[in-house]
Amino acid sequence: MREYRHPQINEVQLGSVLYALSDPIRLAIVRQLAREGEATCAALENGHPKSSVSHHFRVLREAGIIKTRNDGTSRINELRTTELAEVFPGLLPAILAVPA
Amino acid sequence: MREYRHPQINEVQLGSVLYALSDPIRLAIVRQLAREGEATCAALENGHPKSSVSHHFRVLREAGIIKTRNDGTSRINELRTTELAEVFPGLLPAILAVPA
DNA sequence: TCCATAGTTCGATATAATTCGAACAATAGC
DNA sequence: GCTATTGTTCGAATTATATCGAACTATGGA
Repeated sequence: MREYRHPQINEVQLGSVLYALSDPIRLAIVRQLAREGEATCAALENGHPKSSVSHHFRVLREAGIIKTRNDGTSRINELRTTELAEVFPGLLPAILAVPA
Repeated sequence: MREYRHPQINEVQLGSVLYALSDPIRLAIVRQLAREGEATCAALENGHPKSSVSHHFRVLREAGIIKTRNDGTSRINELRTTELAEVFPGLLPAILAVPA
C-alpha cells in the first residue's frame, strides 16, 4: 500500500490542529496514542466502522498530529509529539492534561 | 439589550474551545483581545460584516472563551483568561504563543 | 493460488457551520 | 420624539463535515 503524505512540521497550521482535536473521536484516538505510544488503526476503532475511523486518521495525519507507517497489512500510528512541541510548545501537553 | 448567557467555567468543554479557536477569524479576535485586554465588537470587525462578526462572538461566548458585558450601545469583550487557566491550564498561553 | 486480515476509497446521505443582507432592538444625545 | 450608533436575530444560500456500507487494494500465510 502506498505511503502517506505527512506535512512538514513547519507547514502545520495551528487552526488545523485545533480543528482536528475538537472532535471527540479524534481526541480519544490521540489520548490513547499518548498513553500507549503507538497503535494500529484497528486497536483504535472502539466499535466505530472502519471507514469512519479511517477518515478520522486521515484528518489527524493531514493536520500533522500523527505519523503513520506501514507494517505488513497494518498501519502503525504514533503522535508527532516532539515535532509538535517545536512549533506549538506546550499545546499538546495542555490538551492531554485535561481529564477525559 | 438583554444579558448574555455565559457557561459556568466547569461546564466548558475542551472540544468546544478547540473548535471555536480553530477558525481564523475567531482566533484573530482572541489574539487581539489578548493584546488589548478588552474591546468592543466594532473594534474587532476588521472589515467583516457585522452579522458575521456577531456570529463569531457568539461562538466564542458559548464556548466559554470570552465574557461580554453591556456598556451603553456597545458590548465590551474580554477573555476569560483566569478561569480558563483553572480548567485548561496552559492551553490558552500555548495557543497565544504561536506567532500569527 | 486461495483466503483472511487491515485499511483505504468511493459514493450517497444527513447534519452542521459560514456568510451576509435585511430587519429589528436598545441605548445615547439632541 | 427623532436620529445615529451598536450590535443581534432572521432567513436563505453555500459550503464543509461526519457517517457508513460496499467495493477495492495490499500483504501474509496455508
